[in-house]
Amino acid sequence: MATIQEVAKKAGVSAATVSRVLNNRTTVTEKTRNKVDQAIKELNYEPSVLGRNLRNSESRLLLVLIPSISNPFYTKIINGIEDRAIEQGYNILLCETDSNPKRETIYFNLLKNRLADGIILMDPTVNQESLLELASSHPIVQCSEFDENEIISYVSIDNELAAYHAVRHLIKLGQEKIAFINFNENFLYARERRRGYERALKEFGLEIESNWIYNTTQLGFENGQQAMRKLLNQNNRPTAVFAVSDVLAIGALKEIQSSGLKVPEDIAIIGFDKISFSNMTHPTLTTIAQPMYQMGVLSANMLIKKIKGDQVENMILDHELIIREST
Amino acid sequence: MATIQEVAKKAGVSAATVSRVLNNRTTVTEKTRNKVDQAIKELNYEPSVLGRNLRNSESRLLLVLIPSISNPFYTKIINGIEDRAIEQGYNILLCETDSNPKRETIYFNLLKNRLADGIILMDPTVNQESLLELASSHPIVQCSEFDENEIISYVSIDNELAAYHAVRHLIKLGQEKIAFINFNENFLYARERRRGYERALKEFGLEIESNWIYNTTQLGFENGQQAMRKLLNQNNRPTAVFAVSDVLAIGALKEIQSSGLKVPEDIAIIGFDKISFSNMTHPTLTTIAQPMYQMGVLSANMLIKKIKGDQVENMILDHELIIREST
DNA sequence: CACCTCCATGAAATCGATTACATTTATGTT
DNA sequence: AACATAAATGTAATCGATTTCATGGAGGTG
Repeated sequence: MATIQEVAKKAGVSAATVSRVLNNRTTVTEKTRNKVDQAIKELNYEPSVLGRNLRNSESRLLLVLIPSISNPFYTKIINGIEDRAIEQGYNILLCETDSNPKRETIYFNLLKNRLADGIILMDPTVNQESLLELASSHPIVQCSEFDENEIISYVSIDNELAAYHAVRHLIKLGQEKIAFINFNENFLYARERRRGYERALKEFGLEIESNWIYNTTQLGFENGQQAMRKLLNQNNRPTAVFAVSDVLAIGALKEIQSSGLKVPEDIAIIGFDKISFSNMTHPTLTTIAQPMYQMGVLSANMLIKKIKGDQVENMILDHELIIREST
Repeated sequence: MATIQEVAKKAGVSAATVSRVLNNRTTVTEKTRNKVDQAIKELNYEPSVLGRNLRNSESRLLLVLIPSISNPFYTKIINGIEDRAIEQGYNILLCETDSNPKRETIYFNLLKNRLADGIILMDPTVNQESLLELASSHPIVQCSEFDENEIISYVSIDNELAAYHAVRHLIKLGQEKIAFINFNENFLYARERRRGYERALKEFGLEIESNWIYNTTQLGFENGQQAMRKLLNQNNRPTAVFAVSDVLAIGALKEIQSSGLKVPEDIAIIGFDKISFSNMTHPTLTTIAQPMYQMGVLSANMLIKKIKGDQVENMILDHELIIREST
């Protein structure tokens, strides 16, 4: 890798002039500019982000923290973030945290160290304290998950209302025995959706049956299968299931079919997220759609604004009930 | 963010001594070390990766370049890479290239600029020339995809043989009209698997029917559906399908069922990759399993060795035929 | 032609850390 | 006590780029 010094030497100018050419400063003669451009080409020179940042503290890199890349829910959000970021001259780096505080800290430090200009966080933070400290001095935006005391800017949906709509849909179809497959309640969305589930039941005068609520520890298909197996083994079986994620819903669907029951005739299912696979199952899955791509775009927008020092406002986007064959 | 100078001042020592404490040099008194540690804690100091790298050219960061995060094939590989990298004190950053040369260049430059110590590449490189140049001076390992003239180290499987096994499996079940849904042949694996498909047909005396070979432009479920629709609309319909990816196979499966046909009775299907979804379909999907996690682990191993200057050898891993309900 | 202004360019400081080398301090030996 | 030696610490150069300030030269004006 050539350095700015070598380019300067080759072009017969000083490093300062090369830097001016690189940054399109106006005060460079056409002639000098050409000499420098020539030298840059010949040496195949690329400026070092390291040297540049050290001086300027700007890297034009954004970090996107997600708990797990295997969850298809995040892919569209990330597409939205990427499209917008690239449009604005930023690049993104994906960081999988596995919801592990140590990994999270490492990525937080990359921001502190100015290796990145900002973070979009989709993890329910494990270390609340260090997050708040970081957010007080660095640009951070939360997407989907957020801090309930609203210190950090966020883009999300109304999870409680969305869950309420999902369950109301089942109730209006005549369902009265509705189970709920939820995920780890460390996630804000899990807590909120549970509230929505309970609110709908109460509002329509249905009992909340704790045996019908099952929290999985992970978000794999197998976890949905396991949950459903537990529900099917009960004496008083539910006749409908609301799963907090399509992945869990699809696992549940598979389990129901394996046990010889029919969906939606014997048991109706509704999922959440509208992942692309939810349209490939047989029957296709009724679900709640989040505007994932848009959430990504808006998060990126918000973060870039913050980096530039502008004020931003939190956003709650609309969801949509997608009725398909499973209910 | 505190700097090393401020810590030094607070502790009443020089920056050099602080640096020695940070890097566990032996030549520091217990007493001084304590003073420094104390100062570090009080100021909440974290060393800047920027300053450090500029001097040392070491960041302990690895870049992983993938074409698209939405392809579940990559998730397990990435898990393998991550586990091994973390074990060795490295962190990884995921870069989605979208197979876009510009994006690729940006990430290549991060390596040139020493923001990262090495790259694991899973994209069929768009800009061959710049890749080879980069590889001549920086640690790069290719995983799954690789350069056929073997200049760059790689970890992969024998795609031709795997495809041959898949098709042979169908033939042995009595199938004679076998279609092939392939992906963009920019990908080496697509070219190799096609060769395997053709070799199997020839070997068992079956004609290669060009109407039965369909190349998709993307790797979504919809693309599998489209391809299958085309195949079903022909006068001389195939009775079996080999899809180069489970995602395409699942799309094809859905399309067959929508048209009222039965799998495997009317049309048998075999996929490739053994993604977790492939066990959730009805019927479950016969497929070829790649040792994805292990590929990740070995790639990470190989890259770290390269970074340390060790010699490495290319690796071809074994695949496995997973027979399930769809054949 | 003398003087002033303005523009292009260079010299040197700077960012935050590491490290070779120099210097000081402590320890041991006779 | 005097000296040799080893250990601890400080000084200053360094990495690669940017930027402030200084400088030299071109061009304009009276």
